[in-house]
Amino acid sequence: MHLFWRQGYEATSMQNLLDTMQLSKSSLYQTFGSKHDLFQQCIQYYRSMMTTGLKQGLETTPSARDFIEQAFLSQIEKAKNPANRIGCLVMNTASELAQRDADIARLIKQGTESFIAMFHQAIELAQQQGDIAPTRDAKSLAHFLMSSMAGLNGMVKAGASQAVLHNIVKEILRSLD
Amino acid sequence: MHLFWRQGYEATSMQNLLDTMQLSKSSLYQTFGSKHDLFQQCIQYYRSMMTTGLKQGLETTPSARDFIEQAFLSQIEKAKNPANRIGCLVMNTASELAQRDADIARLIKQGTESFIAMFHQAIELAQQQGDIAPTRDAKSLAHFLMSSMAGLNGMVKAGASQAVLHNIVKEILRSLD
DNA sequence: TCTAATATGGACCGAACGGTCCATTTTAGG
DNA sequence: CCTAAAATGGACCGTTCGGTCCATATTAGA
Repeated sequence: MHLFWRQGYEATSMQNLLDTMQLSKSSLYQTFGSKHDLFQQCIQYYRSMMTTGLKQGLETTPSARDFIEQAFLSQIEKAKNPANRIGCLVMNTASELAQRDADIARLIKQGTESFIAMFHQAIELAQQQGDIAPTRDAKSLAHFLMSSMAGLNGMVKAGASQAVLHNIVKEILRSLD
Repeated sequence: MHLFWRQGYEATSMQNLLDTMQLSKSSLYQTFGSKHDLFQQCIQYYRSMMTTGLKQGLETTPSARDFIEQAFLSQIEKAKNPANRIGCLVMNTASELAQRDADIARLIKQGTESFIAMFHQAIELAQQQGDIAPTRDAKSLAHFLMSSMAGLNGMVKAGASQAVLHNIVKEILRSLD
């Protein structure tokens, strides 16, 4: 999964996978079917990994708004290490494959909807906690935050400086006021 | 350029390029050097094409804020046609290659900086015209709009519905208030 | 018209691609 | 211990990859 995440689908060769997984070719094909099948399983695993992680984070953070802010600020922190400038597997794949692979497109759709649902939940919670105005449309804000996170990850990959990233997050979080 | 734009670098084969350009292999190599060289020239051409187009648009639009709003709204309109869901060549390339190709990374950096400069100019103009509060940090807003545009393009590629895209743009434009 | 430079088609290159197959080894249940 | 099932290494497959090379065809200047 990390190989696909870092390098993308096409740029990751079977040999690359075999070396990293320390598996023989026959084992990999017998266990996962094909490169394409394996990739799909990686995306599903990534999605479940992220959603359970985020769900836990949201439950353990007292303030839902803090949780949202932390989600963005942690991206900046992560980006300090070049090895972590790998974006999001779902959005990376959307960029690379979604327009020419219907199976992948379906998984991407599920992935983004899961993430949007997490944001939505956090926003509604923050509204209950009085940290986001109840007049704001939670659905609309959730879509916006999803897009903003995608954009932020894109800027990280494009090599934006820490100063630029901080500006971006500052303006994103400002729009929650 | 459109092939690379639509399919990405790796997914575009030399044969693919030869067929589309209606050129023989020897001609292409003699004229453009290599696939990698050709790709770099495409990125530079894309950048100059976009910046001159945007510059013209900004000069001919009476309200700079309208120009900015139109830039985002036109993305939604374009996304109605699946054939146009190809994002931005610069950001696509940032996602695919920037982390493992220093030459490309440099071009990407130049590209994003050009786009940010366009946004910056538009914002300052809108501030002069009284359509954006002069208290807002133009640089910061420009970085935010660049990231927002990248995110919006990402969501388009991920297959977001028109309703979702409208929500996103609504919130982006709201943050100019 | 002759000639020198340029453009072109196509054969060819080694390497890497994803994928299949089978003989052998390892594992586990009775 | 025996046997059946599962895991494994590695040879092998056809195809495609980006790139080179050269003989031929086309062009343009003198």
